[in-house]
Amino acid sequence: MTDRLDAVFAALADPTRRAILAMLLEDDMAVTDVAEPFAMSLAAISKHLAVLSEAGLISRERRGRVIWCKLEPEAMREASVWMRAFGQVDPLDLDAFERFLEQELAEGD
Amino acid sequence: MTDRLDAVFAALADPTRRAILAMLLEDDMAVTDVAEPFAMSLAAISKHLAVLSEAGLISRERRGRVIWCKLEPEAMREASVWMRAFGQVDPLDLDAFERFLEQELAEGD
DNA sequence: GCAATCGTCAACCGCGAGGTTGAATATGCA
DNA sequence: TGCATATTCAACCTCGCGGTTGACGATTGC
Repeated sequence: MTDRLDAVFAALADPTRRAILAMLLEDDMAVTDVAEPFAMSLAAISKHLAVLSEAGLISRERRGRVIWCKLEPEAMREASVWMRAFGQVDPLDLDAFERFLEQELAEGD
Repeated sequence: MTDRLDAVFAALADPTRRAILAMLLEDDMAVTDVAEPFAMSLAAISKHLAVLSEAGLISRERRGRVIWCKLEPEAMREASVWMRAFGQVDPLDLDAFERFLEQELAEGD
């Protein structure tokens, strides 16, 4: 259980990986398309996707030549519950959050 | 903003640091007392506390010879809000969470 | 003033994370 | 069959993390 929290928090600690998750929030994507906005090699993105996958945050499914990446938001639940024990989370402000996500995307490289 | 998320998630990725936070959830503690249950040097704990402090998750205040560590739960808010965008967080199950925390404490070394 | 206590600093070590490049693998298409 | 496309693998490099130990600085109490 501790291991799983380790993996999830460690995966979320990298801004590239958070940006990838935000992209996948909108739609499933092929690896090549995930990599496109980033200023790094495809192999590097492939490794990031492996980290996310091992943390359970995404799944990958091959369809023909293409591997489709899909968000698995359930994996965040345990970590989110853990954090909420600290109790001071204000009610969700959706507008603030959307600005947030956009900035994540913009800064994602 | 990205930097702050980096720092918070990275700080939370270490089980020793999560155990420290859980201890501080109950009460403020001196550095020496924080270190006591762990099988590592005081210097190592001191570094962990510095990481938590730089992430804003705790504050440290010197009173005499003793430095008191205090949880700053507000720092988790940004990260928690980020996670909640992924939407699948079930309603908080407090019993499950308490079992969770106890296990964190038990496994903390 | 001096010794003891509390905590950090500095130097070091080993290891894994995050990146690169180039070759290998899997699949689709002509 | 053979070439192009999609993705991973393998080897390598660098850097920072998490730990150690020993010296140092701050504070208290005798």
